[in-house]
Amino acid sequence: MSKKVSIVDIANTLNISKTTVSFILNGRAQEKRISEELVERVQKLVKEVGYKPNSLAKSLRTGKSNIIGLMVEDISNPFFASIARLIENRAYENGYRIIYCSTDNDTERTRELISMFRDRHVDGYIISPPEGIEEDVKELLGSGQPVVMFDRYLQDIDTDHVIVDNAFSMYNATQHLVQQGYRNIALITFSSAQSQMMDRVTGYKNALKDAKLKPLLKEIDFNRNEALITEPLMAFLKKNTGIDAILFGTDHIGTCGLKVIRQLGLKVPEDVAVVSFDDYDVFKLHSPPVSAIAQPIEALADHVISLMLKKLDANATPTTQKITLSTNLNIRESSLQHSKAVAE
Amino acid sequence: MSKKVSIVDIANTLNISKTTVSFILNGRAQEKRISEELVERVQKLVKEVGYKPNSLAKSLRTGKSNIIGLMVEDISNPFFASIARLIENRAYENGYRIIYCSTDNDTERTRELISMFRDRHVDGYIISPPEGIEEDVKELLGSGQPVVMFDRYLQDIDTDHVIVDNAFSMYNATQHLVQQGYRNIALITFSSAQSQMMDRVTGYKNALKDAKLKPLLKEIDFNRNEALITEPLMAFLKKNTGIDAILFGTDHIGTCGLKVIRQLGLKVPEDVAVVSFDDYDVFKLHSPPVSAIAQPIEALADHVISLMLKKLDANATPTTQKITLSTNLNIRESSLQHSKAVAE
DNA sequence: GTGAAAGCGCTAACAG
DNA sequence: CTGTTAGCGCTTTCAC
Repeated sequence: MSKKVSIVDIANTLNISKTTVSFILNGRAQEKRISEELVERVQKLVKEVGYKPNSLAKSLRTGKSNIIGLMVEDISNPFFASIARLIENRAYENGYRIIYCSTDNDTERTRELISMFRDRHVDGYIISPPEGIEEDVKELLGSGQPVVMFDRYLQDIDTDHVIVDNAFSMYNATQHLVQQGYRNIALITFSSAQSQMMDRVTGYKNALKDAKLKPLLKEIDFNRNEALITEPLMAFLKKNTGIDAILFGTDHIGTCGLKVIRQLGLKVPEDVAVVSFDDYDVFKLHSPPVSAIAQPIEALADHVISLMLKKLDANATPTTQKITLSTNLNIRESSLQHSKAVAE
Repeated sequence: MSKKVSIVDIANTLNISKTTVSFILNGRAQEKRISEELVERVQKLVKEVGYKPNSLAKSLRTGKSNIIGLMVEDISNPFFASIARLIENRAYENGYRIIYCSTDNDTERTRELISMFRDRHVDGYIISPPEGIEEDVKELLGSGQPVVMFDRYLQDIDTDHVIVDNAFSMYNATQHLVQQGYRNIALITFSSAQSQMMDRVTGYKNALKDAKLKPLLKEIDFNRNEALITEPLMAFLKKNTGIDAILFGTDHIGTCGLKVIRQLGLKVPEDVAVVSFDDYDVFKLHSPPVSAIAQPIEALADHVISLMLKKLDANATPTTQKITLSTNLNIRESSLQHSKAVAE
């Protein structure tokens, strides 16, 4: 109805060839030594009729789309939502658009999504990969597609990635609890073979080993249904009454944990101290405020998109970079030793 | 490298024409009376070489993409993130993919995004529209594009939309505060000419008028930078010390509000009662738990995607539906009158 | 029953 | 400096 103007139309109206128009529109007028005057006439008409090149046809021809596919684990998770947002903005500023999707940590679905992105000729893939997706990523890499992973990485694959120092972060947080005098420190997290989770568990175990304390690890299956998280959590806490401090492996499980703690009527930190991975409003606003390991969200997003833009830049020398950022342990009342507790 | 197989390749390998292959692949073999045997040979080969039609070329030809564009105000906002997630899943189940983007309530950006979606030949548009986008939406509608709005709608445009009963919800929440004995009830919200905001303000004002109380409205400019929200908020609360109850217009402003209240050392609900629009973990976990107007997120998402699918179905009779859902006022301690306060 | 050929809108050799 | 032409990979009319 309105979107009918094509490059041919404007060429015809001006009685020139569409090639010329194409050159002008793609800024190659100088190079092709097209007369200033013609250039202006074309640009004027383009404005007038509101001509917009059909990017689908363009992509079909060039193989480029200026679109980057972003696959997060779950867009409704604050950590991923914030990162996605920042990446989207940075990409936008650089002339790229972002398409996001949630993988749900589902390998099959991720596979389909990758295939959809591929069909759509996205120029690059930013992925927080689920387990079991190695082969597909290898194939992507094999056909020269730019791939950047974040939050976690795949062991056997040599790709760019940006992650945080999960092991050290968790070591540090655990040590903090030890220093505050806690002795029965549990780690509650999602059962997962993903690198970030494994590293967090490792950090926790090492810290306890160094302190000559016994680890108490509870792994819960990931599920979108909150009740299926809170129930086992509740059972665990009821059973292990000796626990005096809990580390939560992610923001989501931390949130669920706080709900359970509240239901059980436990006092924080008097009955049980709490530290969670990831930091967000829920923890800051909680009473008492909850100590949390804050990931550097802005820096993460920045590095991810910079890496991608670099890979997308044909002139840049192809290298693969692995970036590890450090986190920040925000200590709040929830993990202070009771006797030393102070108002924030 | 691996994605090189085209319909021509498979036609050549089998020494038949690409037309035939196309027919078979699109399930028109019967109709075209192509021999069973040929059909099978083609399908076998397709499997073997892992041929996947290039959907870009397909879209270019057919104008269909099986992709729905979803534009939310801000994906990092829990309300929009949850809805996006639900819509994505429902679409996925129905063979559609979702591309999301954040508009940031920026008209110019939204315009670009719409244009990108259009270029990409998305089949439908789901939009939480910013102000000033009327013309663009009209144009979309004019060229027969399916559009469904949610969360708010544009006054002068007749499109399908699904919203909640903002005016009544806010009326109801205000009335609740009145009944609890509060007399100086402020509404703090984003300054916006969007329908949902205007309706919320209307509901608030009407309730106070009915109760013969004076409204106290504070509108804050929307900004992604949190400090630019908390500062004016802080100033407002410091100045108007008579306030005994506050309604917050959205989850985001509610969260900021709680931070400010905490900074000021005000007790909830003793010093000031609180009710917020939107309900999520921050409010549930807050001490005391914060009363909130919960939007029916699942139902919203369901209706939005159903409406869209119906519009996408060529056989369905074109109608425009306006759906208004009701909210749920979850009363918690933050808005109980001090003297009556009870543990939840 | 099957194939040739014309495009969808665009880019880029290659000629002039 | 500008135009001709050949595709990108697919669908679809129209002939055979």
